[in-house]
Order: sequence, then structure tokens, then C-alpha cells
Amino acid sequence: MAAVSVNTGMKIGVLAGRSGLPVKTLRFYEDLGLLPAIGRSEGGYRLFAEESLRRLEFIRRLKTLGLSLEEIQGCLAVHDAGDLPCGDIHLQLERQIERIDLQIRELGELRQELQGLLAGWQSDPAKQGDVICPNLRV
Amino acid sequence: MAAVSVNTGMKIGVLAGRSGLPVKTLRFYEDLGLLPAIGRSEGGYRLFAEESLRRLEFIRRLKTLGLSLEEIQGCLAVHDAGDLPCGDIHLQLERQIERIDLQIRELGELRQELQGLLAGWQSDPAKQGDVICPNLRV
DNA sequence: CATGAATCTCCACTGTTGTGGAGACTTTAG
DNA sequence: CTAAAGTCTCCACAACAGTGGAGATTCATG
Repeated sequence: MAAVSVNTGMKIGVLAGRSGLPVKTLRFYEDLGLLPAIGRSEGGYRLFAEESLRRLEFIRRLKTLGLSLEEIQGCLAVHDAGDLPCGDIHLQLERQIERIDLQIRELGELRQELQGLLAGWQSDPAKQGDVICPNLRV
Repeated sequence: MAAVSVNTGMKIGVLAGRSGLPVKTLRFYEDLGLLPAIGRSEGGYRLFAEESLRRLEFIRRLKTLGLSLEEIQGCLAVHDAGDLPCGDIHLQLERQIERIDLQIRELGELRQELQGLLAGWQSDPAKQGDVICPNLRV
């Protein structure tokens, strides 16, 4: 049989190099419980499984979709319980769309208001008593 | 002549009551230099001029338009130098519109991506090896 | 005068996602 | 064996706009 060099786990620096994330961030994720280590070396170094790489990819993906680490953790908890987290993720992504729609709506209204103000802006208005900016009337 | 009870300045609680802002917030603004007090009473209490009310209105208004306290402070500095701050405010509001447009654009793209994902979502996909969520392929 | 309300300063904490550094320890390479 | 590199824990800080509380003073009212 071929020599087996598996299952010792990789140290955090290796995982950092392979994932492209800073060591600090990996420790941070581990502290949050997002990224469980399989254990510690004799000297107390964190050891990670290969699976951690997939996990980090998953986290990265959901982060780019705008989910918070807490929400991502929720999805991972389902996965860790042995289930497919697709249902949960679907729900989170729907919620995210709702949040985005709300934000876009609010931003649009604000934009409207700003445009309206600028449309009637007087570049050199008469100084009106007790008002800081006559254009805003406050 | 009628008795003159002016120009002693109001204490922070009065300003809070009249402006609708918490005392804490007024102190915070004063610390930032946004809201200068005209001085202190013998006992060390902050004293504010009537003008503070207009100032707070101005701050409130620009805040609702999305400017940061720092940007507002910039506008107030122009006012305090004796100039009309309309030009500065105009510039800030234009920048704010740009920021909003960028945000809306980014949110729209994200929304697109999310919609696309959900459009092809399989509610109960086959478990694919080594992938946390087959729908996301990660 | 005494009591309670108002105010003062100073410090800590909120939420989010990390980053930076100090000082100690372990591991690896030569 | 030694020096350098890697890793550990713990603490602090970043942005932003405040909020909460402790303990000390001052002010207003009866």
C-alpha cells in the first residue's frame, strides 16, 4: 500500500495559503464557530480538515450574496446536522432580496428628494435672517 | 421697559426639550464641535444660545438627507466663518446622489444575481459529494 | 435647610467584520 | 543546537452615531 499521510490535518497557515484568507480571519471564524477545527496538535496548534476549504468557499459565496456571518452560521448548522441546507439558504436569500428591495426603495426616495432640492437650488440666494442655508430653509 | 430676561442662555435640558433630542446627544454634538455652547454657568453647566435650535434643525435636516456628521460639520464651519454654506451643501448633496446611485447600482446587480439563483433553485436536489449546497455548487 | 432633579465628567458598550500588536510558546530548517 | 518562522492567547482598535451608568456637584423647590 502507498504511504498514508492523511488525517493529520493542516495547520492554520496552510489553510490560509490555500483559501487565500488571512490567518487572523480564520481564527476569527473558528472563534465564532463558523469553522470548526478537527482538533489541536500536541503543541496546541489548530488542525483543520480538507473540508474546511469547502466550508470557506461556502462562506465566501454567501458573503458575496450579502448574508451576515450569523445567517451563514445558521445555514452551516443545518449542514452540520446532516441535512441539505438548501431550504434554509433559499429562505435567507429570499429575505435578502426583500432587504435589498427595501433598501433600493428607500434610496430611490432619498434620491428623489435630493434631486428635487438641487433642481431648485439657488447658487447665490439672499441671506435670510436666522437661517443657515436659505435653500434648505433651515 | 419690560424686564429683560435674555441672554443668560439655556441649559442643556431646556435645549433637549425644545429640540426633541436627548441630553446625551447634545453633549455628544458639543464634544464634536457641532454645537458650540456660548459658555458655562458658574456651576459649570453648559449654556446654549437660541441659535442652537436652528443649528440642530439644520443638522437634523442634513442627517435625513444622508450626510455624515463630519460632512455636516464642514458645512457648519463655512457658516461659522460668516459665509453662506449653500455652495458647500450643494456639493455635498451632489456627492450624496453619486453615492446613492452607486449603491443602487450595486444593490441592483446583487438583486439580479440572487433572483437568478432562486429562479433555478431545486428544492430537493440530489446530494452531491463534497458540496454543502448543490444549488450554489459550493 | 433639606431633598430631589438636573447636570457634570469619565468610562464602557452597542453592532459588524475583522485587523494589529505584544509576549510566549512550538515547530522547522540548516 | 540554534535561529527563524509559525502559532498561540489576549487585548485593543477601526468606523459611526450615539447610549447607559457611576459617582460627584449644582440648582430649584418646599
